[in-house]
Amino acid sequence: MDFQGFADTKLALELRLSPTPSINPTNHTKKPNPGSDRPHEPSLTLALSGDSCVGSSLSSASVKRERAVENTSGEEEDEDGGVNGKKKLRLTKAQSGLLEEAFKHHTSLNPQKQKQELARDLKLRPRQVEVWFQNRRARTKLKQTEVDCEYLKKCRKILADENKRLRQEIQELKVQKVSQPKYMQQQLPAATLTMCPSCEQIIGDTKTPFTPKPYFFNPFASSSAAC
DNA sequence: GAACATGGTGTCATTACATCA
DNA sequence: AGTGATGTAATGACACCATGT
Repeated sequence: MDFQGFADTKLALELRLSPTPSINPTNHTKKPNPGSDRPHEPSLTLALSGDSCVGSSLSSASVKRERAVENTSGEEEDEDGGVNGKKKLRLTKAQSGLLEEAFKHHTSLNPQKQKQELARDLKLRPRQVEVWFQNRRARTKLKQTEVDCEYLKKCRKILADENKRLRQEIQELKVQKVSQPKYMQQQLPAATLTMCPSCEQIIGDTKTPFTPKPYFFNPFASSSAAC
């Protein structure tokens, strides 16, 4: 697995996981989530009418209007069910394929024109195309979240292993130190030797003791370049 | 230029239906 | 045939932005 591409991803995920109050399942009111509405999420990350549809949108008022119009004039949509029933049409393979293709090129239908054209080509209502894109974006995001989750799990494991290894190393060094002859211990006071954690060089100057820089272990860095 | 209304588009949570094991 | 799980189309609420008045 290539972890290189996760740099942005990880950051974004961390931001998401930050303790912002996210979901209130009981309260349907929207939480203040500034910026979440805009497409700022890194692709890491891992949103969807005829004459009546011209100018359609998800704005409550306009959507209601749109639906009202559809209900009064949209009988032709019900090739498989009741007029106002919740009959859900299943998109054909061809329709889905075409939508997928469009989605590859742009995940949003920026101008109305695109939506209208797609709807015409697919013999769907623009609203349906719009909804499809919304759901598709949601699916993409969900998938990406799963990927991020896996990545973080791997990170966690690697860090745990590294932590274990370092603890072991410390233990060994302690044992070594105890087993050293007394005269050697006196000759080389431990305080005078410091190892740079980045370059692993011994610094033996007692007057200017090595002050370690904050050191963060990067499990995926090929080599540490801190020094 | 500020305030407001309106329209368009997005996300999010949820519902409801279709399909499959 | 009945059923639970899963996938997904559709809905509703709300936020933000652009534009017109």
